[in-house]
Amino acid sequence: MYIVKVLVEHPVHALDTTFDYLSEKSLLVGVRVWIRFGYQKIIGYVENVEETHFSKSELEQRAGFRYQYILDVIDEEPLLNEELQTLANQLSRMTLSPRISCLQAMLPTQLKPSTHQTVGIKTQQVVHLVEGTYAKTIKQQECMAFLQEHPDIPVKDIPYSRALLDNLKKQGCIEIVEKEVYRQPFSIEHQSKHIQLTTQQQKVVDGILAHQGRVALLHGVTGSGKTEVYLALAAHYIQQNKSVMMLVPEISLTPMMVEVFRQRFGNQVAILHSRLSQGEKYDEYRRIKRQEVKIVVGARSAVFAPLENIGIIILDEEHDASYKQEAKPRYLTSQIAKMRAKTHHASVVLGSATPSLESYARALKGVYDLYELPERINQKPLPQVEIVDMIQETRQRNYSLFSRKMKQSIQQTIDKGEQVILLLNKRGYASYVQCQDCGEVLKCPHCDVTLTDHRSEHKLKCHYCEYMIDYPHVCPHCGSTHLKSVGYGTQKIEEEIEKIFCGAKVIRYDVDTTRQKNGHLKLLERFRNKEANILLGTQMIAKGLDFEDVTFVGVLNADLSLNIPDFRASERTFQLLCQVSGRSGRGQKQGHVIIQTYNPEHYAITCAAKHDYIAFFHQEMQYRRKAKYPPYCHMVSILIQSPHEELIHSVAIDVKNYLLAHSQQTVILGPARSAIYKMQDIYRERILVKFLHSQDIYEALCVMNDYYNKQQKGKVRIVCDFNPYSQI
DNA sequence: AGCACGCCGACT
DNA sequence: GTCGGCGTGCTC
Repeated sequence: MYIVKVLVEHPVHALDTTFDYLSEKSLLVGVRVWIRFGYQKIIGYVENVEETHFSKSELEQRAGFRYQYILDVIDEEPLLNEELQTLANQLSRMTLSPRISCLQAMLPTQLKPSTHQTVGIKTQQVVHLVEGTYAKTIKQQECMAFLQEHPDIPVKDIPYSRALLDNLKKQGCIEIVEKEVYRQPFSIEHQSKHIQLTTQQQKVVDGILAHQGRVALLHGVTGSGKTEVYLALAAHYIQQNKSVMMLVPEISLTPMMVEVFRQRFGNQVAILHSRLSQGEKYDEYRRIKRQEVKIVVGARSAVFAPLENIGIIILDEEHDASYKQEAKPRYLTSQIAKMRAKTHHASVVLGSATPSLESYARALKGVYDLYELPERINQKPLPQVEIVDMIQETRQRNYSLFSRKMKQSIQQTIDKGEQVILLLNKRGYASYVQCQDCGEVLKCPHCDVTLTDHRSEHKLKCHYCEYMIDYPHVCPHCGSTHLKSVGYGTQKIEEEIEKIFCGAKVIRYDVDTTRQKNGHLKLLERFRNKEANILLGTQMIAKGLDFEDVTFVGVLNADLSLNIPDFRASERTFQLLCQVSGRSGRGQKQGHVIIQTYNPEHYAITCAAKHDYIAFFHQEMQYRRKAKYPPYCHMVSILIQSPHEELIHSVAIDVKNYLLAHSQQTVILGPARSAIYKMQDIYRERILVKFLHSQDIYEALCVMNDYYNKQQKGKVRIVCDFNPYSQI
């Protein structure tokens, strides 16, 4: 008899303990099992197995509760190897998340310890030849010869009749077997052409290879050929029979990297990202697990890929916010990458044109090795950037969204037959509905946000919960019929642009138009085919797009991201502007950029216009030092949530007082109402803690987390977020 | 989480 | 009388 300690599938803090079950036979740690849990039949994850010589009733007497037996074992093999099991536990501790939620985050949907499974292994019939047998007829011999030349061909693809095959099978010449197939998410055209590196690139590669086990920060301007460096590094480790992890942000928006690695390394590459179907993800995961691939290219969660013998982990665009997971467990991918690299004695490469302040500061301090690629690979100059002061425009009575310069440049570009990319920062484009008589703005009854006008569906929607209503005919407050949509929607601008500019054809690229599967790729393809000459979009267009004929990029409002109350606002703005500028002039022709702003003197904008990362870095570091923000300290955000408004503030103060009394050398800000105070009928306040050493605050946070999330369940809950990236 | 139990007000 | 709202407690 064995006592099996099991984690249940519900990722809540209250259930973050193991439950004991009995099993007649021994089990491996890390397999999934079916169990009875109260009144439900659910999946559990085995965390420990211990043999016992006591009987069930003896055990029950000692324990004081009734045991249940394991109902069924799901996996033959543990899902995670020892390294990843240990990592799951560390992850749980460092993010204060339930262990099961860590396991779920690390595994593809199909293998998660959770009851909803849909896709499984896909098989197809293939023919195997039997040795030492002879075909009777000419037709049969022909067929056998064909099969010999095409081993493992699926039955349905054989150009001979079913009857012929049946006869061959009866004679024992062939046998038909079920073979697992992998869904092939991309077509492979393997071409392993040798890449010629520039001297500078070669220097970087040599340097990184010479310092195995270190973290390298690769700072290279857009177009400096970081990708070639990654490929060369990958090729080196593959040759050494080690595996390679290539991480990219939001892979679906940057299909380029996938393509490049596929082309270079063929089916040695597995792709993991959110836009794959569940079945495809599952297949790719199994290929990695069985060590059929040497390289994994993927987004954030791919950092948990079950690769063995890792030689190098590369994070491209390391500053990108999508490397931070904003759900439990709230981890930062680079941190996990460094942990895995340590166990594998692997190197880490962080690459970016605009490194995060934290990383660059660490590089200057010598914690990371710094490599620079300051020049574009073909010596092409960076695009020319102009700043337009919108205050001046308003003074001269131009109230349009477009400055005169912007209008002129767009028109000129169109006239030359070239293409334009226009960036409209996200927050500006949501439009809300207001009553023209009483001023009432329609809001979500469950969240502190205005409802957004989705004109095409004649609905108003809340972006934070499921709430949706038909477009109202009358104002719910005064009954007036004068309701009006306010704010610039991308749709509205789209219409306006086609009116203002002659010959303008716009493709709108935002969450609404790219929602369907491969919607974004279709739109980009249309743009590439010149079906439109203006691509209008939100920040999504800033990343990785490469269109030869785009010679002009316009930023309609650079300030929106600057005015967000977040200490990273300047950094984000700078990164966004640099990125979007880089979309201009990628082909032969010189690129041109105009940035419209109400803060033309702001260093985030002036430095971006000059493509001067170093100047921006030093200015921003001064601000961070004065205001004591990372990298001069670490931060943790504590969100206090409760459906009871009367409770929340006093509890938040209690939390703060406890932290004040039980931590050293910390600065505690708040509690303050969160940017969206009520969300889905839950009130939210936030405390920010700045600290230097995590041991000064960690214990106290554990206590608070346990108390509110386990003991005091229901009334008030808290969420701790180390390295917070969003303040919503 | 998901379910039962138990305690209160409303209503055929 | 009893139907059903939700607050509380438990699951090996």
